[in-house]
Amino acid sequence: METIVYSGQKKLVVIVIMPGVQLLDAVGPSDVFSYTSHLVMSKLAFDSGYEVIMASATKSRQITANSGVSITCAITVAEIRSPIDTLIITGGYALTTLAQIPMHFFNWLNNVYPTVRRVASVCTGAFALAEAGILDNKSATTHWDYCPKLREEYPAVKVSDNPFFIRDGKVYTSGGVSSGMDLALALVEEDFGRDIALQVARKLVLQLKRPGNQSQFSTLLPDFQLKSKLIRDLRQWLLENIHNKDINVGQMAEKVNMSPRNFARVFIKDANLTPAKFLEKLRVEMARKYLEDTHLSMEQIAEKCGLAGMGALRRLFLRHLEISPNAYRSGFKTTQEEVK
DNA sequence: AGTAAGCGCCGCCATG
DNA sequence: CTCATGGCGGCGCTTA
Repeated sequence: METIVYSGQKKLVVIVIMPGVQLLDAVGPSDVFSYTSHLVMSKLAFDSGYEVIMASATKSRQITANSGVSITCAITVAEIRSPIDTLIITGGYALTTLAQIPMHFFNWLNNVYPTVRRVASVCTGAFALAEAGILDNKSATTHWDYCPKLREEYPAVKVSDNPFFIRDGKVYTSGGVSSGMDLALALVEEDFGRDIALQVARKLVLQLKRPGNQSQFSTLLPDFQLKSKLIRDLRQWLLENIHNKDINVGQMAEKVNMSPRNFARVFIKDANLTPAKFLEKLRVEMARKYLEDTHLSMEQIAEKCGLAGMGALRRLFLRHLEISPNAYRSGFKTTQEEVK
């Protein structure tokens, strides 16, 4: 077995592929890191950026994906010799029972964990982290359907229903499939800053048209589009209180100790968007996540997103995405869900 | 369908 | 003089 050649300056990103992987979990983040690398190599230094490899969690490099496609990884995890910078654990709907994953993988994960700079899970990849004990006493999330299961089986994990992603120390966990890319973009932002992350998002967004063909990826409102820390904090606060339908611009202004008038001006300058419009977009994005990742009813989703009811949700969707919430959701059914 | 109420936004002007 | 801030009033959009 040969070991991989690793140039040294580049950060090694290892994407761990599980049996039954949802391919998008792996390919999405992979493309984000690869394209970032391509970008910074030409902009910054030839040897900057990432080295991205996919590694199988099993003894064999051959993995059968959830969709039945067979893929061959560059390496198995046990064969990795170079220090890992970023470790990404992918998921898949088949991963909810860990039966297909060999025990030696969890041992490996445990051993390597202290040496990596950061570790992230996509979707049900969180189960692998939990099994290895890495999530004990940490906040985490996973694909929405499996949050209750994670909560039940690993009581030491502080499970959240946040459909985006959560960071706790050097451990990141993300929700549904599309959140994996959001997470990857956030990691890129940590390393290379807002501008690079934004460029990568723009580039990849073009390739990811979504139903409604109006708006594309859910990257209209990540941190890296906001320049001032003040407004980034405000965004965080809004996300945490998105279920509250009584939030108004006055309260937002109060939150950052500004007069409403001045707040609006400052906000627009930063976000290129008025405060109320921004909040509205946040609500739409949140609703999209819930539609994509959960089976909650329209009423429940409206509730979680701080909307007056399913009528409001529907109007908002038609206005923003030119598609009804129901139609939007049916465009996201996976093969798994259709079987149910 | 038409109206009334509420809210957000912005231009304008004043202040520091 | 400018630049940042803030108050006021009217206009327009959304909702009930």
